[in-house]
Amino acid sequence: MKNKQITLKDLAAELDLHFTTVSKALRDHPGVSPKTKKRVRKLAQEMNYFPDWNAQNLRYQDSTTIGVIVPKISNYFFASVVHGIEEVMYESHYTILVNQSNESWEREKTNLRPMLSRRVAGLLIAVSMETTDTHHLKVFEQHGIPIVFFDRYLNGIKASRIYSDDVSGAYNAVNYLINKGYRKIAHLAGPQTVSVGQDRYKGYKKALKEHDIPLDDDLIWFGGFLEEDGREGFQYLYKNGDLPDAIFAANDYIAFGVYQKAKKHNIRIPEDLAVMGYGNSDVSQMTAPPLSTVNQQGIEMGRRAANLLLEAINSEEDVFQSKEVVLRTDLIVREST
Amino acid sequence: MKNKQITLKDLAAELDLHFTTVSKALRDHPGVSPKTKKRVRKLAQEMNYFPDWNAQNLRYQDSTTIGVIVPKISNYFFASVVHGIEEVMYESHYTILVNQSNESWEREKTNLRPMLSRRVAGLLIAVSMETTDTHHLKVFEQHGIPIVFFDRYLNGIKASRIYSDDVSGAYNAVNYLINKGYRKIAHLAGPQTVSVGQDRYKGYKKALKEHDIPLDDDLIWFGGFLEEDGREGFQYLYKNGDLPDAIFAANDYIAFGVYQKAKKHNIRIPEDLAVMGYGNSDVSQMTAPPLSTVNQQGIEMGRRAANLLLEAINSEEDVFQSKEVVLRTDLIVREST
DNA sequence: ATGAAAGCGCTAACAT
DNA sequence: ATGTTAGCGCTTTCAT
Repeated sequence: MKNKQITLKDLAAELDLHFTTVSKALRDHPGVSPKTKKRVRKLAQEMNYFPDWNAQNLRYQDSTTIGVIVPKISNYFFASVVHGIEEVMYESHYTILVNQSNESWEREKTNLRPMLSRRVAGLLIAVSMETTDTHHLKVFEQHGIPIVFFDRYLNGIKASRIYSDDVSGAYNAVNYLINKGYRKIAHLAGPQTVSVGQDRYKGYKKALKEHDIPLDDDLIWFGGFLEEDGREGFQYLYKNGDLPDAIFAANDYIAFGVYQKAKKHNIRIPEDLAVMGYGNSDVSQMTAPPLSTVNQQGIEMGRRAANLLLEAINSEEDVFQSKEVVLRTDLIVREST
Repeated sequence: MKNKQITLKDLAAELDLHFTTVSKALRDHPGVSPKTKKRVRKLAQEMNYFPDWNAQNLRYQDSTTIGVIVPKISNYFFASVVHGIEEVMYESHYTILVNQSNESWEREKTNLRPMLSRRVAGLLIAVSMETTDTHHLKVFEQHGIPIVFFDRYLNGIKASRIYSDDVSGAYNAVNYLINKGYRKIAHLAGPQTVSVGQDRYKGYKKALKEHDIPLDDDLIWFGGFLEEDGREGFQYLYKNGDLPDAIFAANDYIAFGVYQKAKKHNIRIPEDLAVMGYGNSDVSQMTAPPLSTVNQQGIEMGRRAANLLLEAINSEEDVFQSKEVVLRTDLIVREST
């Protein structure tokens, strides 16, 4: 399909003016007569003229585009974060490029290319599960393009980061279980390659330790963040002989997988088995029984991540002062525990 | 923060070459010696050179950016569609700009501006609830930029569209209820300004009519698409005196609102009240009881919408042949009916 | 008040 | 094999 764009010259030809005069008129330059300005603006409106941002950017050398990379946009939490990001960036007249890494390092890396080429002013990224180092992100540092990590972060690069206090979130969750009388508490842990996986595991261990409950490796299962991981994890614990009193799942999806299997095996929640999730996905209050979980503020995280990035972009300093924001989590007790 | 970009000239200076030679070397032009090519590529790698896409685009006059507008990205269905879009566009080396309209016409309109300025090659849009005409979209037609409507569509503009067959989806759902013996079936309808709201209402009416069940206006409530609409709708029916046998909600979120209220009033689902949702959100299988609903293929819709757009973009025709794709829906019977 | 010229980074046609 | 020139659309500085 042919794409015919309207340029300053088109307007100028129509009005018998030089195109630079048209440019000035449109940007309300002093040295243009009010009458001309009016004529120009009228025609621009009529012909639906929009300045070519590519050309403008080429001139100005300043970008109003920012890149966003999430593992998976259809994940409720990440969708919420993007929601928050979009909101703030919209207000600030930035446009966002969105890509998914699909939890693949390869793809994450590939996604950076068009962003770099488009000269994004900054990058907001929740790294993939496979990403363990910051090698591919060094380019940004080198080119002076600020990065903000959200949810999951990496060390080894100067970048702001925002994440939930998952250690204490997990700690509170497990602590609650212990205080409720559960003793044999299993953990279906997320991947230990990402900070959130590690931190939730840490919180779990911390709570047990504080109550002098010995760590039992048989009660810990490492997997991914999906429902099927929950099903597998359950299966692992189930085959192990006797089920635990309670399961602390590294996220809600895992917990839902446990729900499915429990139902199949006629195990009642919470009577036979308590289940604690993590994330407070919009689903969690609707489940049978409603899932106890830890609330993470997705939209809020997005908003604040966006603001962190804007701060960095607008910073006058040559060496960017990276910040760290830790969001509080809230334990949400429902009927599964 | 200062953003220092590396250009062809930087490379050229370093190598004592003319910058055009560097350009040729990088794009593997025949008339450059292999040795030079090697030197150039090596340095480009080292200095992390990325061609400025703004400049390239200015030259080529062809864009590889497409715009996507959804009402709300944190809505599961729309997030899924975006997921599908991103997948296809990634394969085709397109980059996507994502914006939310927040169901506001004003904001939808405002979002178009940067997209137009960035010379997007096409637009994928699910219009806001407030959007009733295509006035603001005419610019695209005028500039030869193809549009594809997904989920919700508008008439009055030449554009491809893809949506679920909601009339028959709703029809099947209500038909099922009737065959199950329910007779007093209420409908918590979505906004009648959007096609999906209309079509689901149509399907409802059609099913009743076919079974000679008279339409009872007291059983129909018009609201939005949110949980709170479900709560309000329930309240309306509840106050109306006697509850219906069944409720057909225009989407799952509305159904969840009904769940909440029903629980509060100790009304059992489905014994006292059957509930049918729409959308098969990831939540719906987890609820208590699992929600009967109509499956819409979000990711698939995104994929196909993206392909429709690519087709239009790559079409040789001057006048674009718009297409219409209707996606089949599937009734998913769970335990709420 | 308006126009001309230069230049942003890049590519392609045309010299050398 | 390498360099020169022009031009994509735009803005800004400097003439007229």
